[in-house]
Amino acid sequence: MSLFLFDTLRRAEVEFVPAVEGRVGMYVCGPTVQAEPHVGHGRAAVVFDLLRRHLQHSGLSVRYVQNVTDIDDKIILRARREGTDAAAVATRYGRVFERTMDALGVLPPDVRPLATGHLLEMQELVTALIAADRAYVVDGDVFFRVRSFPAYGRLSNRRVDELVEGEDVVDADRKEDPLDFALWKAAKPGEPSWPSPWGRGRPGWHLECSAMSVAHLGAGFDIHGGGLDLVFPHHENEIAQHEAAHGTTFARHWVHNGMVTMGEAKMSKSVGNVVGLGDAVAAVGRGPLRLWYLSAQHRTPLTFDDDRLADAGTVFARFLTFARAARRAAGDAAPDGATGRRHRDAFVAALDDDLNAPVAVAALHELVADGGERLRRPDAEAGALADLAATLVELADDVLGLGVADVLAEEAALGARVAPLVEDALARRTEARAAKDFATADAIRDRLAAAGVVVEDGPAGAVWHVPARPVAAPR
RNA sequence: GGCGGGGUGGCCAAGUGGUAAGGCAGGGGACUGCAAAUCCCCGAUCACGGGUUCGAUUCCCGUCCCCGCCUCCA
Repeated sequence: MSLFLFDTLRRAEVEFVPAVEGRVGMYVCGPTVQAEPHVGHGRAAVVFDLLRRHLQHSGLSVRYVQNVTDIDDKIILRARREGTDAAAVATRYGRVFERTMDALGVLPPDVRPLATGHLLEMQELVTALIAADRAYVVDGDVFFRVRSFPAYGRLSNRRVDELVEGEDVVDADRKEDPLDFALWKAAKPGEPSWPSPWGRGRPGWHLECSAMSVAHLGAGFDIHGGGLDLVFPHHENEIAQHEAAHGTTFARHWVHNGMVTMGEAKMSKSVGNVVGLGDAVAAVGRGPLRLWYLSAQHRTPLTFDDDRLADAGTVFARFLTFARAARRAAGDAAPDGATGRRHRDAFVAALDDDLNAPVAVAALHELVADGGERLRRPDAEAGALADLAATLVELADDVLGLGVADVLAEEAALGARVAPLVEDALARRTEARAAKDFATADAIRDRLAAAGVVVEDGPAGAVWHVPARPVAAPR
């Protein structure tokens, strides 16, 4: 394969070559488990799931690490409000996150490290930074000395001297410089804390990712991913923490996804315009929701609205309809192994070009159009149709994660349960049609429709299926 | 103010120095008893103004507008 990916650090599309041939280590910033995930979180999940699936589909072995921030200010705050403790809050929302990711069809990470499970690694990193004079201790707090690290600002293209210092700098009185950030926070009364060389306390947020990514992937791992809003200061700080301590490259390739907007503004909890990810999956389904996520290139903003979701639902229905029809027409013929090839090539080429999902989806549309044209020909070759159906399902499911095969299987199961009744009704309808008694024929079809059975007449007689769910969101 | 992204047919969205993929919606037609599915046909000169060029939507300059980051955030 020759995948070209935009690298935030180099600000250019560059060929992705793993450090170790055939193996890829990727780390993606995960959730702070303090509330239910929203649609914005789903985008990052789907973008990096797509990258992972594409790499795997290309024959690479991927080790995917996604952390869970299970201790931080917001978690503590929430626990306090609910009269429980931080660990309980983190556990609860951690499970919600996992369940929601499953529903979205996101492959689980190989390792899901917890911040609270890596305090020693984090403390080692802080110790190294203090030893290198890149960090200093103030009454149990430890701060990173930003101006001591010349490369600071390289990722986000910012010059340290031009960083605007906000009005309300946290701990301004204790820092040497307002730009410095906390590596370790001294315990405050009533807060969870852990012992450390600097007294009881807890880790600063940026610290965990530097420590856990390297702990599980090794320094200089291949791909570091996250939302564009994490570039500064989070990822900038991650780099500073690792490179100032060790002098070695932290991550080789930085990939960032664009934000989800509600039209007027970014979807974000602090703005208060969030839609729950679990609700969205339940409302439109995994396939349509993922197609919506994939309807724009991964770095551009994406608008969440009903019309676009409905469009995505229509696209998903089109893929389903073709796969269903092509499988039926192909019978048990074996795929010819050739007909789908040019569509697969176009699809793969699109993803190799900086994960161009809209073009990859367009390749699937070309495949369906090709198949639709064959389908209406009486002499269509079964092997060709079988190949197109198999190719579509493979690409849509293995790479895009849409779940076409699952939906078709669900339909088949539903259909099997009512098959005797439906076949019986259709036999009567066929008789009625033969007798030109269309009133009766239509009444039978209407009754089946009311029961959720879709009947379609064709040259070879009627075919039917039971849709697993409404095929498109209402407009 | 600094940094970054963007303005392409009714809507969404790719893309390229040589006159613009794909989808949705819409219109017309084929097929059908009707419907569904499918197929065929129909629409943009690419925010605006300059410049470079044989030629620019694609390169450069300027203008307008939108969005993100600069504090927690996928």
